[in-house]
Amino acid sequence: MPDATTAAAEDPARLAAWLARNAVDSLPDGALAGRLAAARVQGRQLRVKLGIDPTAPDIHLGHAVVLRKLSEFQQAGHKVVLIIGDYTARVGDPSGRSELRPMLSPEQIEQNAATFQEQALKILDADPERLEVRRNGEWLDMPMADLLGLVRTTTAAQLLERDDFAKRWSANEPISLLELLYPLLQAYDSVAIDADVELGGTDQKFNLLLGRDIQRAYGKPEQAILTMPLLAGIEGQRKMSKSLGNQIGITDPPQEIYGKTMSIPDEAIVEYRRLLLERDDDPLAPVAGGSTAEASADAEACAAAGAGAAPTALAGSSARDAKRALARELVQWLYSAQDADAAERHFERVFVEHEMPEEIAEASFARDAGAVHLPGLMAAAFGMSSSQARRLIDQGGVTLGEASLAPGEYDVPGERADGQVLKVGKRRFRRLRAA
RNA sequence: GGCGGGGUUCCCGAGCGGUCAAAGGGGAUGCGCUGUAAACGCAUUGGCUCUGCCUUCGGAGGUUCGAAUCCUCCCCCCGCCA
Repeated sequence: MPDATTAAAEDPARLAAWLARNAVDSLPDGALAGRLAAARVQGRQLRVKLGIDPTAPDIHLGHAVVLRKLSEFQQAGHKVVLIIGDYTARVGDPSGRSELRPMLSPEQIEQNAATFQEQALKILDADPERLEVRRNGEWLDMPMADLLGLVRTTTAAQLLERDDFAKRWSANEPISLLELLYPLLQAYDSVAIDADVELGGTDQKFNLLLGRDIQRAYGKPEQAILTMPLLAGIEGQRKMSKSLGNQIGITDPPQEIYGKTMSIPDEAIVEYRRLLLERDDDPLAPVAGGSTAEASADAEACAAAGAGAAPTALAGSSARDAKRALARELVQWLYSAQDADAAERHFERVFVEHEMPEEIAEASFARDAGAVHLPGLMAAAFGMSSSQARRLIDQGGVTLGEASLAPGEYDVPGERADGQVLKVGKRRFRRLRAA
């Protein structure tokens, strides 16, 4: 991969093609190559912009897709300008959603901004030559006169063209002025930092393009834009997002990353590999020759059924392996090979062999109380309500030691509980200790 | 400003004086199956000191033995008119 960069760097058109290889849009046609060529002639770096609003405290793999792309620009010698949208976070971008975001407190935003920046450095090169981090509060906290100047560049009709606005408009759903303002503010960021290129997810296409219009209105060169596919969340349906609760955080513990990856639908494997690991091949596609040896019992059954059925069965057995390899590589990428090994061992042990994990957190109970009241303990240990805990027990989802608890078995004698492992559902464990 | 339609449990959405913690669907969770996949089946899905009690149906009052359901005022959303 690094070779591709160096080789392509000689030729702006090739470099542009390489940078855009897994993007959805590179607009306008030839703009990226043009910018790369100009930068080369002028002997300067391109300023490549990404704005992230710190509305949630953590960066997940969905962000990582775009961050990886940014780092490619860094590798090619250009400068990434990461904009922490501390000010736009107060507005809330409605992109792709149909309702207003809740307003965040300045303190919350500040805190999120700090962790965002820190986590982004897990993927980006922190070298000041290659990275500039800015807060858009620096320039968006502008006088009314300036805001009016910005607002006059654009008409309501232009803004209402944006897909999600258009939908809501025709469905008679409310659109806040604040939301309409958002694209303008984001666009102004491009003016403020003199962006040559701006990246974003496909849901950002409108905003990115508007950046060009606003730059033009301010007499600045227009940025090229690059949109990246949206990574699906772990349920494989909707885009990965913290508010949908379907995310894999880049600072999730290795076991979590491994486990969550194993729960994605098979269909998502290819996309995850492509966007996160730079693998363009499809591990599930039937390969000419070679892989037949791996197919064991299943393949025999299918051989009888005819050639047409074979790929399905092959996929059945190899999908699991492909997913394991993916999970492994993700952990290795974000942590280390050792952590990947450990995560895999843990997964093997807990979910395949149904053994206890090697390390289990403890939960203590009062020795002198006589009996342990499990609902209360579970509520404290796992952040659930004691009613939920009771339901889980009633449904046979809770195991103490070897035996699963019977419905209504909420209180257990201290001596039976002490030292035993309480297993709640498939993956929550606590070793009970009298104290 | 006027007229009309709305605000229900995580989401959508029924309910329109008691049998309502509130149909149905989605999502989520647990169990079975299994590859922590998909599909499928069953169950659960406000809280608690849990055979009962408490709190919920935009907010505050009121009528009633009894209200998500009726009345009054207020807040918010949508449409039409201005």
